[in-house]
Amino acid sequence: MKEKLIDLLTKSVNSLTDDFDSSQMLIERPKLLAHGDFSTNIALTLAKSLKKPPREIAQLIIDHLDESEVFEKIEIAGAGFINFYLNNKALTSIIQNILKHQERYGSNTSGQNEKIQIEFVSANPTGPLHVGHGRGAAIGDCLARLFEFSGWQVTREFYYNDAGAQIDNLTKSVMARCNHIDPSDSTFPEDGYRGDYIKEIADLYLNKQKVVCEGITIQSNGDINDEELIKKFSVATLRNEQDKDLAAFNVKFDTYTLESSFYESGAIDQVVDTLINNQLTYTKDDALWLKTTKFGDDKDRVMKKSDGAYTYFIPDVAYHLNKWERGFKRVINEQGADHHSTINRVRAGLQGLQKNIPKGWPEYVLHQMITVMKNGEEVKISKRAGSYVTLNDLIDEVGCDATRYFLVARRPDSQLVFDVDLAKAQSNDNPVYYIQYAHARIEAVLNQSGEQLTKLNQDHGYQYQTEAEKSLIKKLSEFPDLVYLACMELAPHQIANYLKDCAAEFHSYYNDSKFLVDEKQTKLGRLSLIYATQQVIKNGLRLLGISAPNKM
RNA sequence: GCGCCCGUAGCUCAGCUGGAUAGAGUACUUGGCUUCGAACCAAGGGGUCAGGAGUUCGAAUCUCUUCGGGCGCGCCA
Repeated sequence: MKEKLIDLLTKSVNSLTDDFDSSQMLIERPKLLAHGDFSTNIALTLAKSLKKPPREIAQLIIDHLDESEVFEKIEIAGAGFINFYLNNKALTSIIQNILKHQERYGSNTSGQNEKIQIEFVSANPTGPLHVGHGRGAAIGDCLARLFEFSGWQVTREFYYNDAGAQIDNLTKSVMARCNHIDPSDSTFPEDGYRGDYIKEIADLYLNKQKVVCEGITIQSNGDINDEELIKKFSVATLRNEQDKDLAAFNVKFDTYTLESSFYESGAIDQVVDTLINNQLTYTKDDALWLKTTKFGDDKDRVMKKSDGAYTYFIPDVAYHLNKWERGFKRVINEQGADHHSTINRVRAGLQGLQKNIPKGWPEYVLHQMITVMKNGEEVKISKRAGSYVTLNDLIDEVGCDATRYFLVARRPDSQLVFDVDLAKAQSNDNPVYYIQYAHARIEAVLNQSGEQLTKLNQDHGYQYQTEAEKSLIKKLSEFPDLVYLACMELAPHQIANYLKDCAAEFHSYYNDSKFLVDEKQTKLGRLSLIYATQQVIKNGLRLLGISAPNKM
C-alpha cells in the first residue's frame, strides 16, 4: 500500500520538476484519524526549490496524480500536507490480508535467512540471576524473536565467565562456608560472596551430593580441601540454578560457550601471539599491554598481568574471534550499561588481529541499570553483600508474563524504577492483563457468534464507517511496519507499546459497537475485524514471549 | 576531571528517519452493566518537554552550552 503510494507520488512529482530527490519524501501514518490514513510532507519540502507556496504545490501534485482505486479522498491540510484516505475496499483488504497470513502477519523477509547471533544474559556463574539479568533476558529474547520474525536465522547464545578471579572468589567463599566461617567473620574472604546460597552449595557439597550439568556428573567427595572439585561443583550448581530461572522466564538458549574452553583450546594464546606479532603490544611494569588507543580507546589496556594471568578482555577477544569464525556477519551483544567500557576494548582487540573484521562489529544493546524499590526504599543489589532481588522471586510473585512485559516495555537505555510492592500489588493493573484481556474478550465473542471462523475471511461487503472501526483498522495495518522498525532499531519496547494501543483501540470499539447483531453483513464485517485484531495481538504477544490466553 | 546514557503531567513512562492541537498508564473528580467478558469504556483537571542559544518553512526530536541524575574510568568481570 505504502509502496504503491510512493510510486504514484514519485511519478506525479517527476512530472513537475526534474530536480527531485525521492529521499526527501516522507510518507507517514498520521496520529490523528482526521489526518487520513497516509500523509506526506512532500509539498513542504519542495516549496523552496519550486519557489511556490506549499499548498499550491500540493494541489499540482494531486492534479498530476494517476487515478487510484485505493483512495476515497485526497485533501490538502495545514501548511501543505497531503492527506490520503483509504476507501472501503482498501480497508476490507487490510483485514482480509491479516486473516490470510494469520501467524505470519507482520513478518518480513528482510533478513534473507542470514545468520545472526544474539548473546544475552551471560551472567557469571557466581550467584542467582537478579532483576537486572531479567531485563537483559527479556530484551535479548524479544530481539531474537523480532529477528526471527524478520527472516533471520537466529542463534541465542549464553557466555559463561567460568574462569578468572571471580570464580576463585566463589570457590574460596564456598570453602569458607564448608569450614563454617560466617560472612560476618573477619576471616571470611574479603572479596567473597556472602549470600545464603553459598551456604546451600556448601551444605550440598558436604553432604556428598552430585550435580549434573550439561550431561556431566560432578560427584562431591566432601573433601573441604579439594579446591578444584569445589570449584566445579559450585559452578555447575549455579549454572543449573540460572538455567532453571531462565526456563521459568520462558527464555531458551541455543548455545552455551564457556570462557574456560578458550583456555583449553589454546585460542587465547593464539590471540596473544597474533597481537604480539602485529606489534601492538609492549611491556611495562612487568605486565603486557595492548595499544588499544590505536583503535579509539582512551588508554592502553593490560592484557597479561604481572602475575602471568590474562585480564578478562583477552578471553573476550578470543571469544568474539570465535563468533566471527563461526560465520556470524551480525552479532548483537545485549548487556548491562555497567559493561559499556568493554565495547571499545573488544572491538580494538579484534581490529588488532587484522582479520578484516568490520570496525563496528559486534553491535551492542546496553540496558541501563534498574533501581529496585522495596518498602519505599532503594534496594542495593550486591552479590557480595548478598542483598538481592532475584528474578526467581519476581516470577513467583508477579508472574512470568507481567515481569517480561514490565522489563521489556521501556527503552533499554532508560533507567527504570522497579517498585516490587507496586508490581505485586498492582499486578491486575499491569498493562499486560489489559492486552491479554482484549485477546480473551475477542475469543469469547467469537465463540458465541455461532459463525464458522473460516467464513470471516470471505468478502462480506460490509462498509466500515465509524471512527472506532477506521481507527482500529489503521492500527492493525501499522503492525508490519512497526515490526520492521523495532527490529532495525533494536527496540523491542515498541512492540509492547503498540500492543497496549492496539488493545485500547479494540476495547474502545467493543464499547462502541455490537458485534452479535441479526443483520448478517454487519455481523460478519465486524467479527472479521475483531478476529483480525485478535490475530495481531496474538502475533505481538508472541514476539514478547508472553502468552495469549483465550480465557482469564 | 574524562567517556557513555538519561532529564517529557504529582508518580511510572511512550513520542518512529525533524511535522499538524506533546500522549498513555497511575492517582484525583464524574458518568456508563436486566443485552457480545466492567480485568472495560466515556468525560474532566493536570506541561516553561531541566535552563539557554543555534540550525529551518517547522525542534521534545538535530548541534552547542549550563545545570541535574545514573554508569564506567583496576594488573576485577
